[in-house]
Formats: sequence, structure tokens, C-alpha cells
Amino acid sequence: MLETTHRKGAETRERLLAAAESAVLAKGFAATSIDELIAAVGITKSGFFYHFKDKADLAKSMMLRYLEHDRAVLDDIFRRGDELNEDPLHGFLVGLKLFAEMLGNLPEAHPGCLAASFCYQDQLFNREIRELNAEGVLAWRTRFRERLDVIAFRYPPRSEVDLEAMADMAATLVEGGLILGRMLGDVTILPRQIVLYRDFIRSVFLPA
Amino acid sequence: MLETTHRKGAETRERLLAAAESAVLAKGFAATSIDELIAAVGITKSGFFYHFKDKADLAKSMMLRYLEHDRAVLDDIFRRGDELNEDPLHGFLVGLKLFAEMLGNLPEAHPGCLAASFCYQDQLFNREIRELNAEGVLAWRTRFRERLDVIAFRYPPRSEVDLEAMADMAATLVEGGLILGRMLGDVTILPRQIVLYRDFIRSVFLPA
DNA sequence: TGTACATCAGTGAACGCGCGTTCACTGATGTAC
DNA sequence: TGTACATCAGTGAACGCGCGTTCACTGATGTAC
Repeated sequence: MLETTHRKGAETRERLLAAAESAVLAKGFAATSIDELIAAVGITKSGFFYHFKDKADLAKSMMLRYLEHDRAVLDDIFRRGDELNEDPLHGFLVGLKLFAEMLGNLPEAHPGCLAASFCYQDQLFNREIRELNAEGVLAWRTRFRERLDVIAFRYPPRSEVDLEAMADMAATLVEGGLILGRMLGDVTILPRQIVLYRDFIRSVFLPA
Repeated sequence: MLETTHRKGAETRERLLAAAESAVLAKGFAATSIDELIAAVGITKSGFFYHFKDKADLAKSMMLRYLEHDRAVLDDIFRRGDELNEDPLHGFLVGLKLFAEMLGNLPEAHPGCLAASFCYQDQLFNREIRELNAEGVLAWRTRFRERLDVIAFRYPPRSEVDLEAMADMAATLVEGGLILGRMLGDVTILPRQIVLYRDFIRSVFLPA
């Protein structure tokens, strides 16, 4: 019975984190009250403080949960891209196509990035949380940079290219695309940016 | 004396808006208190409510001020690019270079976009303010799209290109680049993204 | 198998502080005649 | 030119409400012997 032992608490905690994520994406961390979270989950305020020592602890837990989910999704997408193709460039291009498709099928009307939301409120947070945020971006940079290095080795681009900026461009387009998508209420913006990114990558390594 | 008549009030108002902008970029709108703004400016709280009927009115005024400044800066940059060059493509490329340089020389350590900050807190705002926000993005889209249409007419790209997405890519990279730059504390990220955008534009319309 | 204790997952009441907002009032400057 | 009035750019005090946080306590479940 070890799995079901005291399991209800972990479920409640998870529901609190999920409610907090959508509330923070909708209106920011400072405007998200503990009261609304406990109302959504159905416990009292003291119950909240059993799960999180204070509001900053909630923020930290949200980031950890978000980063882990983010990492798992990207791992899955690009692993599938590589399974369909042996070549590092073409596997990457397939992965980007899958990525664009996934972004186009996001269930939520106005998706957003928790890290970006926190970034525009970071004076509220302690160093630990800001470092988690930076860690998330660096994970994207490293992931894409390693891939681009492998590709550039097999497909040497004719002119100098800023491979680091090209790696960062993926996260940049995602963050920016989520913002434009929210502002205009148009979920096609982000996937189309990723398709353009894919075109750009191909034109750099496979000039016509 | 018409210019100096009752001018102190307008100056105070402008100082409130400037203080509000940097505070909102640092920690978000909900976490920015009226108290800190009046402390920065040196008036009492009732003085604040002489200038703005409530906090939402402050938000609206901030957006109007920001959009106007944004428009003026972009007008200037791309006008200068065109002055240096007759051709629409090369004038645009020069403008993008100037734009990247300007972004690299931003005085603030961690610049940000007010519209993006508002976008991650938009449940706080009324429809009017959200529409101002969307208007800002559409201004970018229109500006870049008109230019790309002119360029595509003179330099027909060989394959289908999503010109709207390519126009949106400018704002997307700026929004995303500001976020990455803030997260990593690296102000070179954004200008390098714009340089990549310039490379992309050139490769689409001037294939090697 | 029963009992004693420990941990889990909360409850309920109270707290103090900061927040946005209101209201009546005021001195300095500008305008009409 | 003087006087009466209007507008500008605020002041000062008070308000009520929501917020995050604390504290003593509790029933249900799990563990040791």
C-alpha cells in the first residue's frame, strides 16, 4: 500500500500547483491570491500552508514542476524526430515539424510560458527562483546548440554563423510567439514562427 | 506664457508615468504600488489621483505613452535606413542593422517591453487596455509586412514564403529576445537575434 | 493482536499591514470684465 | 488696474477590505513492539 499511503496530500498539492499555473499565466504571480487557489481546490488556507511554507515556496515549486514538464516534452518530440531519421539535420528538421504541430494543437486558448511570466515579475522573487528560471533557458540553449554543432560538422555552412544565437533563436521564437499569440488571440502565430525557424535552419545548412 | 502655464502638473504626470514604467517592468503591474510611485516623485497619494482617476487609468496612460514612443523610435530607425539607400531591400537591411545596434546600446541593464509585461497580466485589465496592446503588435505587423511586400515585388522569392509570419518574426524576436536577455542578464542576445533575422531576410530575397 | 505513538493532511480563528480609493479642503496661478 | 471667479495641482486624514502568515488544535492513517 506504499503508493496509496498518504497519497491524497500529494494529489492536493498537484492540484494547487496546476491551479496556480493557470492563474499566474492569466494575471501574474502577485495578482494570484492564495484564497482563489484554495477555493479552486477545496481546502482551507491553513491547508495551503501545510503544503507550501510561504508564497515564495509555491513559486519555486511551480518552476520546478514547469521545468520538468518542459524538459520531458522536448525530449519526447526530438527523440521521435530522430527515430524517423538517421541524419542529424533531417532528424532535427522532422523534430521541428513535430514541434510546430504540437504547438498548433495546444488545447488552451491562450497558452503562455511560466518562466516568461516570472521574468516580468522577477523583483518579487529570491535569487534561487531567478536561477531556476535562467537554468530553464540555458537548458534550451544547450539542447539546441549541441544539435547544431553536430549538424554543422556534417553540413559545414559556407559563411560564419552565430550558432549560439541560432540555438537561442528557438527559445526566443517560442517566448515571443506565445506573447504575440496571446496579444492577438491567434494560436497559429507560434507554430508558423517555428516553421520559419525550420526554413532558416535548412537554408543555412542546405543552401539551394 | 501659454507653454509654462500650469506646466508643473504635466511634468509631474510624466515623472509618474516614467517611474511606473520602470517599476512595472521590474515587478509587474499588480506588485507596483501607488505609494512607491508617489514616493519616487515626491507628492502625496491624493496628488496621484488628481492625475489618474484610478490605477487602471494609469495603465492605459502608460500604454499610450509607450506605443507612441515605440512608434517614433521605429519610424526614425527605418527612415534613416532608407535615407542611406534607395533600394527597398537594402534600405531595410540597413535599417535592421541600425536597429540591432540601437538594441545593443540600450542604457538599461535589463530592458523589457511594457506590452509583453501587460500581456502576462492581462486579466487585470479592461478590454480597452487589451485592445491597445493588440494595436501595438498590429502596428509592427503592418509596418514590416508593407515593407516585405514591396521587397517581394522587386525580389520575387523562389519558393512560397509566409510573408505575414516573416513580418511578425521581427516583433516575435524582440519580445523573445528581451525575455531571454533578462533571464540570462545578457544584453547581447537581442541584437544578435536581430542580426540573424537580417541574415534570414537576405537569404530569402537574395539567395546566394 | 492490541496498544502507544508518530506522521499526514489538514481545520478554524485571529493577526496586522498595505493597498486602492474617497472626500473635503487649499494655495498658487490664470482669466473676464 | 483692480477685483471676482475659475482652474490647476495638489494636501491630509480616514476608510475598509483583502492579503499573506501564524498558531493551537484534530481526525485519520501508518508504524513499532
